[in-house]
Amino acid sequence: MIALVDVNNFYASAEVLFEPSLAGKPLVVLSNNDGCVVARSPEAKALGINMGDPWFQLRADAQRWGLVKRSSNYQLYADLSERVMLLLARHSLGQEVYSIDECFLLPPDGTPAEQVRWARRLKATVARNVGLPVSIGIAGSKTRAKIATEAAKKLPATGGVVHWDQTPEGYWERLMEALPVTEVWGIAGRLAKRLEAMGIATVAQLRNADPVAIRDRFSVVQMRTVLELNGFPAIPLEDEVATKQQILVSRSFPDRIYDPEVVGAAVAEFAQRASRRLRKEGEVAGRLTVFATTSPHRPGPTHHVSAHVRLAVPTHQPGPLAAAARASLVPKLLPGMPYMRAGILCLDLAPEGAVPILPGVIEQPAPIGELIDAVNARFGHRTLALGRSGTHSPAPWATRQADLSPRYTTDWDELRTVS
DNA sequence: TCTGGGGTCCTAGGACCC
DNA sequence: TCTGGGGTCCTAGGACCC
Repeated sequence: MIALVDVNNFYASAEVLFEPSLAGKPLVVLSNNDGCVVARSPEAKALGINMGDPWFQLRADAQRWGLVKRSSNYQLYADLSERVMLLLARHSLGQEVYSIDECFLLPPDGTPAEQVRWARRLKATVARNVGLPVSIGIAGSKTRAKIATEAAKKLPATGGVVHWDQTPEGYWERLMEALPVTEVWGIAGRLAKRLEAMGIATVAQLRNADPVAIRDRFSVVQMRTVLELNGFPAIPLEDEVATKQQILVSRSFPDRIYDPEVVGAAVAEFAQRASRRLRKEGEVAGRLTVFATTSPHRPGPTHHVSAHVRLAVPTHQPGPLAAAARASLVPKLLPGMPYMRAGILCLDLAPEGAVPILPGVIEQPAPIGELIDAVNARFGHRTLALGRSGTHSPAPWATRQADLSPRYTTDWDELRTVS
């Protein structure tokens, strides 16, 4: 059996945890630049607010609704996530952390009733030790566990825990006949459209489909989904933490940037962030893709530029990464175009030291990444940065976060105080 | 005026090999 | 009219996830 644990409305719950007066109010957490909704409290969901709704469309009604917004506070969420995940790992036989707010667990062997008791204890422990509400679904496959967790979330009578093998006779049959196929993990709009053309519109119809026919028409991924819906585990628990295959740092700008040199400075800074993440993973990048793009939402000419660079020496040092990113992108940009987003993608990652370098052929970059990090850790973020990326203050690409909550758990200066 | 960021996996097709 | 068979590696693009 596999259990799925999911934090309810994670970002919204995290905000409420340190600001209890928000409890019971409609609350949304917004994406970078306060652009659109990425998390909603139950009260906000009840107002009909959807994931991805742009804030500027909600603003007019916000006051009338008493709707509260918060900018996303990833430092806080990442720290709380780590606490939840560590706690869950300690109380299970295996764990796969699937996202910031979800993980699959291997429950202890036992009857369904025993596993339900285990799950209820787990839920209570997270509530007591971290303070966040979770829902838990247990089933014979990951895809079924996903469905069970949704049921646990939507039906208060379950107390937030649902076991596939401990429900009334015919329960899943009725549910799967009622649910549209897009409720299945791994089936979204495009696939749903093609499935519908084959007469498959509900979860039950997909479950009844011939797995091989599905593989031939789609791919093995969708075949696995069919098997999983039938209770055969086809997607194993990934117990080991996989090393990353790519590292992406990209941002939308709060206002359009028309000057190629400024876009270049932005990607140089993104390269420094990428350098930090690479070093944290103990990896070097052998290839970069650097890109910038205009807004897809507004009419007028658009420009999507990308440059691909193969590095002579795979590295994780900020200097060569930033230099390569800037040099490859800036000449391709058109002065006067309204660029709204840029980024750097690091590819061909390999463990540091795994790629032999011919001695004397190319000089190794100075290991200044660690030095920059140490200075910034001691004297504050962006005290020290490379070249041009450091000369804009505040940087024109810095994200807008009008309603950012304090970093309650990761900064000594922002601890919650009690009077 | 205003619309996120960071990932994964799979397949098709081209280039190349013997 | 007719034009081998089998394989690898790489990249681009499509689909999905939260």
